[in-house]
Amino acid sequence: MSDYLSHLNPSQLKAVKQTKGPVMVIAGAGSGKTRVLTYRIVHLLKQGVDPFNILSLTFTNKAAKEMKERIEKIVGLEAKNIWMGTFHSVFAKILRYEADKLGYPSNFTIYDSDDSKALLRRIIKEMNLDTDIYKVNIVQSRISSFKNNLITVKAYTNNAELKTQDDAAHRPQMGMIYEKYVKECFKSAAMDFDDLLLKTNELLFRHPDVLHKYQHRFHYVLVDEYQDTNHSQYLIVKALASLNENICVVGDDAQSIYSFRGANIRNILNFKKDYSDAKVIKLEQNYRSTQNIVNAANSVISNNKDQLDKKVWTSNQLGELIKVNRSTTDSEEAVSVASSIQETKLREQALSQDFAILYRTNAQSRTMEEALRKRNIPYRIYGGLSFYQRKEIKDMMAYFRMASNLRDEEALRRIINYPKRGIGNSSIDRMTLAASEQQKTLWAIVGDIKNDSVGLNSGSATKVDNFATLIKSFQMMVAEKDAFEVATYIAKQSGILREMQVDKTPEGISRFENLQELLNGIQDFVNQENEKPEEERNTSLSYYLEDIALLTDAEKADEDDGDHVSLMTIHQSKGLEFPYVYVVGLEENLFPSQMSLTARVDLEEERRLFYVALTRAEKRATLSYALTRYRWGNLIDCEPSRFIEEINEKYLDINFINVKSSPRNAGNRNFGSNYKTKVPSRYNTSKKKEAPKQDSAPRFIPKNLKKINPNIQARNYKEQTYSTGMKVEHDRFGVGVICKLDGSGANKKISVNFTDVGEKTLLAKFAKLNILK
DNA sequence: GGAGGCCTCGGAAGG
DNA sequence: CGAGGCCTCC
Repeated sequence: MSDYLSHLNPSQLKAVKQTKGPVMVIAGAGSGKTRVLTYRIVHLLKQGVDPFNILSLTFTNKAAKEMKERIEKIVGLEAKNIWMGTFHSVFAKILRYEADKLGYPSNFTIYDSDDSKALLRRIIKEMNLDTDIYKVNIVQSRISSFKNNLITVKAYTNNAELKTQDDAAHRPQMGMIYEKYVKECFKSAAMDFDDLLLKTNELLFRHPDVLHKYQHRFHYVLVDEYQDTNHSQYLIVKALASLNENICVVGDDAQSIYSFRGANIRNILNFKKDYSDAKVIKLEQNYRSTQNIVNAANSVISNNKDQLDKKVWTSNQLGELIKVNRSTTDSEEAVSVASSIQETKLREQALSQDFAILYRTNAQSRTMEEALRKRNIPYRIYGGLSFYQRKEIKDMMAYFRMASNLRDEEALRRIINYPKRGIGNSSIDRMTLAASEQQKTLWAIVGDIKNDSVGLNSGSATKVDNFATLIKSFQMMVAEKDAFEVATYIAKQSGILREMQVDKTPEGISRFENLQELLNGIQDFVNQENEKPEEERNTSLSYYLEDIALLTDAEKADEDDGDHVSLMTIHQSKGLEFPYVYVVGLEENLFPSQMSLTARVDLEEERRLFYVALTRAEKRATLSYALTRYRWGNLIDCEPSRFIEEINEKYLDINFINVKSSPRNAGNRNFGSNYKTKVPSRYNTSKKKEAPKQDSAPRFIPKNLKKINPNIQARNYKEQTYSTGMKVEHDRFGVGVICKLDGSGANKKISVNFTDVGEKTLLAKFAKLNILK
C-alpha cells in the first residue's frame, strides 16, 4: 500500500509530509483527523524512521487502539513497536521502569478515583473535620488540580494565594489534607492518576540523565486531542520534544470540552508562542455533515471569543434544515423523538444504529428510554458503571492487588472483612492506631498480629491472623504460578466465589457472571502472553494488573450487540458520527448548564459542547426543548436555550410553531410566548455577539458553494410566495411545476405536477418546496 | 457485626 | 426522585 498519500486532500497531505519541526494541526470536526495522524506515522515509517523512536499520545485507550490497528493494517507488525498509548499508560510504563529514582517499587499500585476518594474520606474523618465543608468530591478535585498544575505539598505551603483561596472557602485544612493524602499514597506504594503525570514531571526535571535518555529515544512526538491536555501533560510533552522539536499536535480548540477535569485550552491557543517556528496546518474541509449542519455549527461557535481562526466548510450537499421541536413536557419531548425515529426509519429505510440521542446530563436518559421501549425501538444507553467499577470486580481486584503489593492499604481495607470473617471496625480501628503509633503500614500490623502489639482479644487476633495467612499464601503463589491459576485460587479460597454462588437473585447471578468474565479475561491474558517469545513473556498476576490498571472500560465495544439507537451524553459522543442526531433538553439552566452561567469561559465551553453535539450529525440534526421538566422530583418551567437563538435562523426549520401573523423583524425572532428573545445582559459577555447575524454563515463558506443554486440556500421556514408555472423541488417527490393554487393562509394548497410521480396537492405550510426558477 | 431507616445532595468523565 | 453514605438499633 504505497499510494496511501493519494487518499489525502492538500491540507491533509501537508500535515502528513511536514514531519520535521513543530507542527500544529487544527482539525475541524469531521475533517479526517485520525486519517492524518495515522498516515503521518505511516509516512514516518516509510521514510525509515524506527518505530521505537516514535511517541504517539492519546487520551483514551480506544483512540490508541484504533490508531494502532489502522497503522498495522498498512505497515504490518512493525507498528507494534511504536510507543503508542494514553498519556497515563505510556508514562506508567516509564515510571515503573524508573521507579527506584522516585523511591517507589516498580510494582506500585495505581489508585483509581474511588480509591483516592476512600482514602480522603478516611483522612477527613481522622482529622475530625466538618464533612459538610470538607466534601470529598471538592477536596479530591482541588488536590487533583494542584497536581495537574505541578503544585506539590511544598509548593502549596509556599503559595499564599492558594492558601488564601482555601481559607476564604472555609477550608483552612486543605494543605494538611493534601499532605496526609500524599504521604498515605506513598506509604501504600500507590500513585493516583494525576501522580502518573506529576511524578513523570518530577522524574524528568530532577533527573537530567533520564530526561536526556527519553529525549533521545523519542525523535518524533505526536499528541492527539491537544486541546484536552492539562498543564502537567503540556510540560511533559514540551520537555520530551525540546531536543528534536519534531512535535506534532493535533486538535480542535472548538471541541475543547474538558476544562472541568483540568484541560487547558491555552495549550493549543498558545502553541505558536511556544514554538515560534511552528507550522500551523488547518484541516477545514468537513467530510461528515451537510452544508446546513456545518454552517449552523459555524454560526453558533462564532459567538465565542477564545478561538483560533478557521473556516470549516463542506462540499457535501446542502441537506435539510436543522429541525427545532418544542414540547410541553420532558416526556412529550421523548415521545416526539421516538416517533420521529420510527417515522424516519420507515420513510428513509434507516437502521436504528443510524440514530443518536444526545443529552447534557445522564438523568435525561430515562424518559428517552421509556419512550423508545414503548415503541419497541432497540436502544443502548452508553455510560454508567463500567465493568471495572462494579463492586464484585473491584473486590476481586483488591485481592489481586494485595497479592501483588502488600502495602496497598485501600485494597487491604476493602477486603479485610469481605467476605465477612468477623473482623469489625473496632479491630480495624485499633490496628490503624497501632500502625500510626508504631509508624508502620497497616499490613505490617495485620501480618504480624500474633506479636500482639495491638491488644486485640485472642478471638479477633486469630481471625486477623487467619486473614494474614490467607493473603500470604496468595502472595507466595504469585511468584510461582500464572495469573489465571492464582486468580481462580484466590476466587475460591477468599470465599468470594462461594458468596456469589449462594446468591440466586438476578443481581447475584449477574455478579457471578461478571466474575466469570473477569476470570475469562485473565485466561485470555495468559494465553496471549504464552504466544509471545519466551524472553518477552510474562504471565504473572502482577503483570496482568499493570496491564489492566489503566483500562477503565471493558472492551465491550466489539461485543456487537446489534442494531440500536445510541443514547449518550454529548461528552461521550465526541469523535462519533451518526446520520440522524437528536439533541434534547435545549433549555436554559440545563444546556447551557446553570453552573456555566457566571463566567464567560464556562459559557464558552458549553457552547463548544453544543458545537460538538451539532457536528455529530451527518444528514439531519434535530434540536428539542420542553416547556416543563421534572428535575429531582419537581416539575419546573423551562425556557429554550440561548444556543437555539444563536444559530443563524436561515438554517433552522421551526415550522411547528404557531407563527403569528405579525412580520418578524430580523434578529428578533419569536419562538412563541415562552421564548425569551433577550438574554440577560450579564450573560451576554461575548463581544462578537453584537455582529450582524446574517454575516456569520456566508463568511465561512468557500468558493465551492457557488455551485449551489442560491435559491436553495435561501430556503427557510418563512412563508414563500408561490405562483403557477414555478419550477419547484420537493424532498421526496423531486422536481415539478406548480399547476394550481388553492385557498389561503393556513389552508393554502399547492398542486404540483412532478416529473417522476405526477400531480400532487400539498399544504403550503408543510410543503417546504424549493423554488428553482 | 449487620440490617434497615434517615438524610443529603445532585455536572460532564478520560486514565 | 433515587443513590449512596451514615447512623442507630438490635
